[in-house]
Amino acid sequence: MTMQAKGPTRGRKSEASRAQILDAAARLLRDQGYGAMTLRQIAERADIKAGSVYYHFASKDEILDAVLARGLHVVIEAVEGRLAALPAGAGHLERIAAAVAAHLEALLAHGDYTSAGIRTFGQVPEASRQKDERLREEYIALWQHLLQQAQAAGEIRADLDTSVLRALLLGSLNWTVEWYDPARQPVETVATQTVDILFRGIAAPPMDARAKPGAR
Amino acid sequence: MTMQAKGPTRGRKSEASRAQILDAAARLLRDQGYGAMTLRQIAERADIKAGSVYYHFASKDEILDAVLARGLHVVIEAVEGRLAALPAGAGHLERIAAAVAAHLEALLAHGDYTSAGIRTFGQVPEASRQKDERLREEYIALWQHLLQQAQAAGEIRADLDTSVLRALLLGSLNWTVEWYDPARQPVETVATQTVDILFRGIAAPPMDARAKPGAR
DNA sequence: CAATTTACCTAACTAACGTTAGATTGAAAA
DNA sequence: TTTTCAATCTAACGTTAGTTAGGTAAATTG
Repeated sequence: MTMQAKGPTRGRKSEASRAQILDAAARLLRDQGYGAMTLRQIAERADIKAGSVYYHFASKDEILDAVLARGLHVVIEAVEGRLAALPAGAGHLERIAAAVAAHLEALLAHGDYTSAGIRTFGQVPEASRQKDERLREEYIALWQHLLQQAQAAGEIRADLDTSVLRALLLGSLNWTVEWYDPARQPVETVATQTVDILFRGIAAPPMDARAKPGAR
Repeated sequence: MTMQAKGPTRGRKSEASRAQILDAAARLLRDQGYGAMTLRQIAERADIKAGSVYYHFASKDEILDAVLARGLHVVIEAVEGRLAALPAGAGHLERIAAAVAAHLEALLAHGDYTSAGIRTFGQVPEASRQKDERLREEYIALWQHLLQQAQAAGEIRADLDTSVLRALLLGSLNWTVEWYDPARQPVETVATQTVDILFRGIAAPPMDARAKPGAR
């Protein structure tokens, strides 16, 4: 009577299997897409038989939903956490730089889940897509505010359309899952260069501005 | 005897059906991914029966290859054509701007084919992926040269890693297929803004630089 | 120890897949 | 008119998909 009624008692073994199933599904989803990912493949990688998957999940779609939700959550929490940890007096550009770094780091650290979501969003059944649409919209709104406030404060140029800017920026960030190779450079380097290009642009400064060094 | 031996005579009807099959396949590939795209769906949209598809293509993979190749070709040819049409004395930044615009315009004008390739590259069978890998590599090399020469000429900053820059740039361009809405703004506007942000960055110029107007 | 429950397996079902062989149609060629 | 052939259909083949029902070993509970 000490234990409350909260459904079947799931032990540590179950959690481990569940994790293995999700890991396998995330990888397969990333590499093959939703339609080509089979429960038998998932089961094989999780070291169980296909039928046993249904002890942990009610359907293939439920596995999909879990993978997508985790890929989204991990990035959102990283960015929100990083922003919250910033000193109160942080400038707007500083906040944007922190958000870029956090987004990139979370994205590439949990590559299978995040890139599964990025690649297959748009190819997934309507029902699954709508499930975390609100979360996704909130995340987009977060970036939108970040940019708008920076613009209102005069820290980014007034002539930019922040909607287009946000889309371009998030695009270049999300696309890193397609080319980033941890053996070539640490994530931090990519983040630093991205912010640098984003803030200052790629064009070399004109001659007369180049003479005075160390403006920073 | 007036006709040479060159296999079965394919008429206009056949070409029309072939085009319908490819259009349907491109859209389905984009929306569902390779594994979920079925020949019966393709056939239905092309207004024929599933078995008849095999009169035009030997296999599902062959359809896939045709869609992917077309998506790639259309972009490459647009960019190379635009660059070739540039006056001989065009500056490096001017060349980059032209390439960005051409890439974006081709990408978004042939949305189904290009975004099918972008979304499903990496989820497609090895054999199909390798088929136009050389073309893809050549296209990447084109951009790499474009950026490197601009850097060598001193038109883009010397402290940038052109490999990372190229990846980030192509990422933000390719991602436009996920968010671009022709009802909101013309492609040219997006291209212009992308180039503007790319060259000058988003940060507002410092106060002392803002006084002198019309530096261009 | 007996009873229960967890976590899995086995074996099967139906549905749908890519693919194929053999008719069938309609228009052009002879 | 007869022949021919491009273009399609019909009907099926073997395979594999997601899913389910019923069984089982091991651990937990009483």
